[in-house]
Amino acid sequence: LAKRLRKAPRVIATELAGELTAVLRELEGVASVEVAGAGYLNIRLNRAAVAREIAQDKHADVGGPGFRLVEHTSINPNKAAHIGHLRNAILGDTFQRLLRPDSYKRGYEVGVQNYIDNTGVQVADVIVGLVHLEGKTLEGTRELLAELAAQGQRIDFYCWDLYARVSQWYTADPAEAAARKQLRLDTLHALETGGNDTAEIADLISTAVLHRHLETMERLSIEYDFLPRESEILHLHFWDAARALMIEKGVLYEETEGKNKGCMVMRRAGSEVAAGTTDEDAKVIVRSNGTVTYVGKDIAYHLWKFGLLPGKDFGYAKFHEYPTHTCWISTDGPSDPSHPVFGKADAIYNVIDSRQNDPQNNVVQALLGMGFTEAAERYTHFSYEMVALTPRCAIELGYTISEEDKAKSYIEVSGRKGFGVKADDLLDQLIAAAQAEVDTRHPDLGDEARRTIATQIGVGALRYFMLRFTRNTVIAFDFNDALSFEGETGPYVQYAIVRAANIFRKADTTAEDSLAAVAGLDLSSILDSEEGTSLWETWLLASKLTLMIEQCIATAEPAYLAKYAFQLAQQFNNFYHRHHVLKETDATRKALLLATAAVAQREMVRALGYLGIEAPERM
RNA sequence: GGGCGAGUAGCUCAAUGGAUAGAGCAUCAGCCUUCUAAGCUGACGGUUGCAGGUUCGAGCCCUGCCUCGCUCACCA
Repeated sequence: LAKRLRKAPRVIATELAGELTAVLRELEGVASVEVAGAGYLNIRLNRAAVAREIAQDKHADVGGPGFRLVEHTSINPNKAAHIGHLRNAILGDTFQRLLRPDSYKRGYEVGVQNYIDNTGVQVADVIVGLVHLEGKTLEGTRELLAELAAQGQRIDFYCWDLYARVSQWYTADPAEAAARKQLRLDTLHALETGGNDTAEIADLISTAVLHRHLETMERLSIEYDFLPRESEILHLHFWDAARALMIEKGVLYEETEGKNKGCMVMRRAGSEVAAGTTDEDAKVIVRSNGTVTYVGKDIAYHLWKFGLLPGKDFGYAKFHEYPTHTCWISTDGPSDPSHPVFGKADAIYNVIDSRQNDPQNNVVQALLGMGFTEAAERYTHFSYEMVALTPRCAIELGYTISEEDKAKSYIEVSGRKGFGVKADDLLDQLIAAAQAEVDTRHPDLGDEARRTIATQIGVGALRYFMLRFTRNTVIAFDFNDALSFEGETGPYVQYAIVRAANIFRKADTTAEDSLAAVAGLDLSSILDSEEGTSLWETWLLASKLTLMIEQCIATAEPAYLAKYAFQLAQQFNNFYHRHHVLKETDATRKALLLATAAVAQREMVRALGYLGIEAPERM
């Protein structure tokens, strides 16, 4: 009705406003409704009545049935995770927290997967470096891994450097370039075929690096349910089933003429081909040498995700234990019969950066072409822009950059040049900065307690930083911004929560008791007054968390929740400054102030929980 | 050249077609004997890239133009 009111011509709008006013007046908690102009109604609520409901936590249900699947993009298990991976993992993890039924009665069943691209060129490059630059055999690789572990060195950091080194090595000597590129192709081929020393070395390395990735992400409270590997998609012949299905449905056909002669191709969306000519614009799915492209593998994988790939499933093995659940990995060996069901999703969110918009569209196109329109509709590319470095940040890190790059607002990171910021290094810096602050503020606390707080603050700063930007904003990374604990940051919200906790401790009460006390009080005289309006605004804002979550899910945009958490903290700090709770002498007034702090704190803690950020005991 | 995205305060970013375009940072001026200042208050800062159009109303929608980024392989 409100929408119609806005769109309607004036004469009708007046009638609609009357209609809407009548409806609103019937609602519980609505004190008065007045027409305030075209498209506006002034609604006054019965503040005391609504506040009681909020205190009793009668928030709306969100969500519904269904199995959602959030997939994080492939992190190639060939080197350390960097800030780009952090944005991906934090966005995906936060979104799946919103979908899960943890705090709300009706949530979604969610499975979080992380695709492991363990047969691609990136892994191949590291293996080339290991074998041809470092002279490692299979046995030598085992020794290397043992040696690094004994010295407390990290394999993913080792590979970070090696990968940059081998990338330069390919082209360093023009006379050798062709031979070295061939070496790379041979290695890639050996990985795809499997059953040889090269593939075994790659498996050792990528498994070791994968364990490190899970550890890095676990530092940020990010967990996975299943790790499907590309090697299994190949070895279990997912593609054969997909290929048969695509041919049957008529989306895949053999090209007999033109530049794609001898390939199996798929028509692109919107391309029109005149009769009797070849589709030069078609997407190649199977190369003329018979091997399948990435897009083909991706289509097969997504058919499996939706449970549309007949007769094919992964083998499953336990890979990593979290405190509350197991992370499984795919295997082409014997499958552990105790594995949960993965795939068969009703809806999919693919958390992949915006550079993959085109490839993602190919998958949707294939689904549509095969008549799986419902699957195509419930396939969401949760797209986000990359994390780049500011030129100043690049210089700080010791990289030499061109004059042209210096003029830009940001520079894309490059693993091939070893140009970027490692996730663990950044987190270490954040925690160290927080630790220094906590040490000076709380010398009385024990080492363990201070370390815990510093970690919570560091993680809070990092997760909030990655979430405060909307998805289609390129993050120009800068240490000054990321290391800040003031202003619009995670620690700002954490600090507001700690302040509230301090009130309850000093007042010798709890937030729960403060909220329960509201039931027996007459709050209307204070809340309805001019003076009570600022208090009321805190209550109103605090009651909007579920609305925010619904909006975040509908738009697939976690940034709104981050913004909300900050605004609520701002509102609370305002309240904190304006009303000195402990000095209040009037009993009713003090009870209301305590309850206001309690309701704000409750919702701030919840909001941060959804953002994957903990509230420290002290700060 | 095609596709996608962006252009808003000195900087980094917000803003369902709706009321006076908001935050943070930076700068300047204040506030710690207080529920710890990781905080609060105030000031400064805007022709929302340009030009038209639609609308009662446009940062947002439409058309054209300018600038920047990403992308467009039988790579992955």
